[in-house]
Amino acid sequence: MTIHTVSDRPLRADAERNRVRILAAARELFAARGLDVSLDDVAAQAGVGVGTVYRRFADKDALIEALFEARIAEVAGEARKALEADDPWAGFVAFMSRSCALQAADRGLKEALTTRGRGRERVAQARETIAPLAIQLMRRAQASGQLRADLGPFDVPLMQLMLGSVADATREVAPEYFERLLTIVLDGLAVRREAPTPLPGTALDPEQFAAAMTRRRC
Amino acid sequence: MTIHTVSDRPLRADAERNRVRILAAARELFAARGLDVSLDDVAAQAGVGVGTVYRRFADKDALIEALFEARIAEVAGEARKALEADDPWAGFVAFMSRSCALQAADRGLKEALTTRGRGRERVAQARETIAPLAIQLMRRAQASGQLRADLGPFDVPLMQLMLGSVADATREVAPEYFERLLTIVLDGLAVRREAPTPLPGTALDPEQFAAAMTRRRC
DNA sequence: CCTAAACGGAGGCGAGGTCTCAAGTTCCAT
DNA sequence: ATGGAACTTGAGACCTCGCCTCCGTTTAGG
Repeated sequence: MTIHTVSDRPLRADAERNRVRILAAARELFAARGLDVSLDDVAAQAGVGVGTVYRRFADKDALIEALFEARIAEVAGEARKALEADDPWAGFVAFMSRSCALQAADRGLKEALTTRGRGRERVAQARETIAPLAIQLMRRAQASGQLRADLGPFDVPLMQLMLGSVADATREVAPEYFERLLTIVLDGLAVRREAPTPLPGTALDPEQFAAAMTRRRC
Repeated sequence: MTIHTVSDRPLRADAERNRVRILAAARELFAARGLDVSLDDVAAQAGVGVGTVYRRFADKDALIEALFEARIAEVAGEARKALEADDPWAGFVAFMSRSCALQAADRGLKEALTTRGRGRERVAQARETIAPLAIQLMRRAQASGQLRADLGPFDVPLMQLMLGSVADATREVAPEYFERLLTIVLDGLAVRREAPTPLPGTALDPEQFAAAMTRRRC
């Protein structure tokens, strides 16, 4: 039951090769099917026995943490980059857009960001570094008179939750669909605008719609 | 294993009393905790043995159908009522608002509307009567020049899914919160508007926010 | 070539649900 | 009042499904 965390001495060559395979398999499966995939599935995808997975990672949470801590830091990075934009509104829009895109591309990331339970500790902590940055982005855009002033700090994460759920439903069928609804939301957030911003992409066709609604689990 | 559907001859007095109790208990539990509550829980809440539940309803799906067919028809009713409004935009807004409110008040209804699997057949069918009505509402509001013209037919149900997920997260903590985000979305849908519509209600406070994010399951 | 390290995957375990059944109880038509 | 059909019960059979362990076997590499 000895788990070799980082600095324990280099792994044997085959062990290291398998560790990498496991991580890759987990990344792929979590992205496509969410954090609920079983470790048996991950092991199978990695071409390895379950036992091998448990030799490397104490339990499922440890594996999730190993994968998503960095991934969530990436979202935080997007926020910091957005704070450097010259135009506060453009920065805010960029952050909303990028963070939704990341969620649309990776179901596991979406779940790590919006639900508790799975992938505890470090991920939760990392996630909480995003909040202050998002709030700062919001305040800046409000101060410049471009973002509606009555928006509160906690409205932002809920908008992300909301758009994330659309991204979730349409990910497999039309991965960029969420941008349409994001455009609508942003138009609703702008203080002043003449005509509606044209919706990007195309609406779903009947089959895509049916597929999006059918494939949902939760 | 004989299941007495409607016209089988009146139930015995005690049996009828229990049937009503079961339905009431199921309604309450589904509304509060979603369609995943176990029938054991429903039976307990009804003050009845599980066996009694299975005497009345072939299986869980039958119970769900019995409850939600009517409930979904109610949503369709709101759509029809909205079609009679003089102002097309007002009608569209009313429908969006009412249907979100119903979803916010009843988690089971939200699940019946937005996911497949549980509560199959008749519910799915009933749901599909809503779509054409929603589309009609949309077309009418577009024709009057008040709703953005580039909205497609299937954008509407996805907006409902999206707002429903917020309603879901905040239901227990601030049941009317979703109206804020609905207001934003509607502002984004309007062709012309001067200032942003003031957001109704209040933003979440930190505890409410934490609770909303923590309690999520899916 | 020898040994510590790593591997595999059947299966133990527990949670959590659906549904059944045999034994006891209640209603109500006669 | 009474006989018997209808009804009730809830323990538990049974299933699914995921996490994780265990130990006989294989393998890297000094």
